[in-house]
Amino acid sequence: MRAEFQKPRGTQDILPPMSLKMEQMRRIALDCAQTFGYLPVETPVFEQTPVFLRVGESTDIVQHERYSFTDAGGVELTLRPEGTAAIARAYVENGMFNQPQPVRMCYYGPMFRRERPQALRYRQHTQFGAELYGSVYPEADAEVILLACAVVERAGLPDPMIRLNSIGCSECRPRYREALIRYYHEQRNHLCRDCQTRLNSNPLRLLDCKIDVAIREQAPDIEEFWCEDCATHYGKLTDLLSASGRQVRRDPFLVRGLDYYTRTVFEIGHPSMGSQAALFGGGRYDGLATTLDGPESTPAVGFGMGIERILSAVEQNLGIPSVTRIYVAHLPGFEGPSLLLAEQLRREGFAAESDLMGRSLKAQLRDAGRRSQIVVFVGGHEWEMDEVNVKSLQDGVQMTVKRDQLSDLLHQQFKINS
RNA sequence: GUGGAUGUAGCUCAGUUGGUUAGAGCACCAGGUUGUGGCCCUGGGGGUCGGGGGUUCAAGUCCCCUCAUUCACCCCA
Repeated sequence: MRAEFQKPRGTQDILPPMSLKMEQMRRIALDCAQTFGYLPVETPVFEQTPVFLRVGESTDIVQHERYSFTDAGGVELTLRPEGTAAIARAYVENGMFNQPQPVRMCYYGPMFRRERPQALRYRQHTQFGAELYGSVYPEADAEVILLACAVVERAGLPDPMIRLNSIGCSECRPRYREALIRYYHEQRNHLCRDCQTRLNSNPLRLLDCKIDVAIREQAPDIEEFWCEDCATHYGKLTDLLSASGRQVRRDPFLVRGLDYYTRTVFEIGHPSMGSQAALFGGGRYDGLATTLDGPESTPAVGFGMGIERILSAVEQNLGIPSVTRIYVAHLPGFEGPSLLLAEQLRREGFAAESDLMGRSLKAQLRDAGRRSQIVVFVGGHEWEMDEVNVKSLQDGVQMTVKRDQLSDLLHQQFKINS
């Protein structure tokens, strides 16, 4: 293992069969989204840096974890750390607020954050997400969350668990924030070092701390501070989700790391992963598009889901579509005809390949055994009579057919769908 | 950014108190006679022991640095 060139830290080469599972996961997510009417949108993998700065000044992922560079023209650019800001920018820039609302979109692609790598935490990771623009109603939140659950289920994790909270709106959150600061201020001598700084920088995150759990138990609950609209919104949302048969639980300590959220925040987890483990999450961000010079009121809800993470939870039971592969083996001197027969089969829609390594027939069979299910033999006296032998590697059954009946035989005898 | 662990063939790992040409299993390749796999047998290729420096007559084995991986924080997907 003396690779002179190695991949950048925190990145990964995704090889088969993992690459196939990734591909399958992508299909599941995108298909599922489309059944909900969420159509794929692709944005650049990099944006002008201010797009991200504007959206999350106090979040770590834009503060310390940016992959930024200045291009030859002096423009400040940043590799996207998440999808929501870019979609918001695209929504505004393309005047999508003039389309019939709501606008349902989804995205899938690589995201970049310069953090310390760890299992299931990479500097480049893949994220799938959905965004719903234009609706302020709790039904919108519900739809997005149901989509999130549907994707998880379709991927093979039954009964996802929804953890839900509302962090209020511009009217009620400041009041809560004050109360929270007041409470924690009294306790400040008992707080861990991180929490002492959080007290000033991002008080809501105090609730997230895993050390000072005892202190937060006594902390004021935002529920008591919700304004009427927020309370109604949250109430309707929980009712809808419960009525849909989903497992929902309020988590008063759930606040999420990005600071553009308003009202609804949620995380999807799974009972099998322990109560803490969240697979991914999302929420509502009614002010986001406006921040990027969008119209005054542009409500939005969405979620982002890390593909590598969800895949690790689902990998074993994720089936990948199987194809019956045909191996065209050749007798000595028939390499050419063998390649051409494979090509003919492919044109007829089969998955076929031939030997490119100059192997002996015996070696070809061995090779076929690990990559194919069917072998077609090219050469010998059969070939002179326009015939080929076809052998199933599963049961060893072999038969001879006229070449022009090969594809019929493959279809009928061997039940291969091309 | 902080703290801990690890790094020997493609993979999983052995390598005694530092001592001659660094091993195994799996995988890969070729044979076991003349046109057919999966088992078995035989043989083969493949490692500057992550990289660099140091100690020593001598280092895969000790020390330092570095890179990478991994775990726990931070944060998050």
